[in-house]
Amino acid sequence: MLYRGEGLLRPNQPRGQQDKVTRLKVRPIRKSSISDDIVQQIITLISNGDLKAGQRLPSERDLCVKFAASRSSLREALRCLSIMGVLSARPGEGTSVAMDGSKFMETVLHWRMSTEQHDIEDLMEVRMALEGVTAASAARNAQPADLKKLQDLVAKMDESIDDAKRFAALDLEFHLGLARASNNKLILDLVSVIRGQLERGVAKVLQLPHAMPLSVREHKDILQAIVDHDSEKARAAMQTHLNAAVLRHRSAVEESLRQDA
Amino acid sequence: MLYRGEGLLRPNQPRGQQDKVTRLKVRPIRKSSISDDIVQQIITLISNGDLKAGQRLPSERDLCVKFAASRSSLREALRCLSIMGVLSARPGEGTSVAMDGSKFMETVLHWRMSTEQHDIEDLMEVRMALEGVTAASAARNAQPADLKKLQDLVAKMDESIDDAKRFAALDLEFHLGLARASNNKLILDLVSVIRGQLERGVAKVLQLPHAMPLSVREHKDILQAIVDHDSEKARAAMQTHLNAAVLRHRSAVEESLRQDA
DNA sequence: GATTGTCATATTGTCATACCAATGTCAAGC
DNA sequence: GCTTGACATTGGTATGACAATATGACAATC
Repeated sequence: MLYRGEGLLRPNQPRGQQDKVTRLKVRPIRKSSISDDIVQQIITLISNGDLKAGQRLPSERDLCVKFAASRSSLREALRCLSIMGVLSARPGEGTSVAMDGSKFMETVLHWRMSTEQHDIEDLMEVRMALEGVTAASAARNAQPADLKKLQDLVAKMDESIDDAKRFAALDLEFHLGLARASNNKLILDLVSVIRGQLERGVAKVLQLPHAMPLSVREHKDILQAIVDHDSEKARAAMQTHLNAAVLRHRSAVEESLRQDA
Repeated sequence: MLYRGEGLLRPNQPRGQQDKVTRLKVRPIRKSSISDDIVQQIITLISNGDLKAGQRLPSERDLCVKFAASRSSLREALRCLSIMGVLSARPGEGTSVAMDGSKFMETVLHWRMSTEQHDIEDLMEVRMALEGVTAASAARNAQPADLKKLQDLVAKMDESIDDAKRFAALDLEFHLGLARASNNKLILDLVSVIRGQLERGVAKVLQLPHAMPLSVREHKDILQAIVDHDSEKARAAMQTHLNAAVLRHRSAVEESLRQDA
């Protein structure tokens, strides 16, 4: 990637020559860096099963020899994989393939949402789509033990309408519980990360009068639909709940704007 | 991350001492690595808007001074961000914030799929949820120009039922077009990335007899609902389409199993 | 006058080396 | 037996050097 495609075509060149060059259809030179290459190789090894979760890699000094690269370049690759949560490294202990791949997705979505400004309403829209699925799925598959746990959570929420922090924690547990029950790890990843991004807003919304009692009511509706094994009703109840949450969020924003003015 | 919390409590220590230590309530030392820290800082800078897309960063030597870190540590951070596609670095030119954030999600999901086996059906479930939203949204908001484009695409698909590769490209454009029209960047990200992961499978499925004609039929149904501005029907048609695609995929898998046997 | 070659300079990419810090091992000592 | 401490191994950090690449200025060439 040392030359850019655009480099061949200067915008101020006369039209005729530009077309000539365009017709040549040369492909830009791309030279991947060593660390890039090492990263790809390691990913491939994991993908092939040559490296399994928890397995230890050779020491950095040994890997230098195997890859025929300097320790700097090798480390840039390993550090990248460590930071992203694919590998896990400790002094004295060595480097190994991370056991929990979800940390990776977490990091990634966190970055993505940080570097790209995603609207809160965008996030909520995705939540509505995904959690509609989790609620419906729970209504179809929930076992008595699952139902008991959800009922406990809602009961505790009912007791916590004077403790916003505790309420938020219970609310989170409720939604993640449903996502977990969906048996779809990608959904669980996405829901938990999006929820993490919304965390600050949640606390603010709960400050609104009646927010928590209303929220309890909505959660009870979702739960009832799940108990009744009515998946369509569960989906609808979840979407009603999240929709109401969006509206509450708007009110909270307006409220804080009024206070600023 | 040089100390682990567990390090204070050895599992083979006698019970009494364990309790003593537990009562001490010391907080575990957490020392994040320098490169980790730098990465976080840069992400935050981008998040805050202090660093905008395309903007150049100071040179590595300058950054060393600002961060008060060695070039090794700094480079490990920059390299990580480069490999992930957040930054873009060239010798002689410098390092800048990447213009195209989508490369990032691409890399990431590629890794994720490589290191963790995600069920194709999990991906399709998420697609159904998200693309249900995009179809409904398109039915509500599509302008005449958008409709024309979608109609063109479906028409071309109809002409390409003997060219699986072209067909797949048109199909992709159709779905991404809807996602783009949803005006929800997160949905666009997720849909395009998931679709990218499914790409191989798509080609295989289209080899099945009648797969492409059926697919055209389903796309026409979606399009018709959008033209009619019937969002519920559009959502249903999209889900029917993706559901059918899942079933076709299963057939394709069974087919290839039969051939192996 | 336009193209081409050359050089100085700034920058990232790579390498080698040294030292620090955390951990595991194991023998010595109580 | 348990602790203690020396030692080796390993990842983490720092530094200096050189190579490879991009850019602009300027001379050389046609």
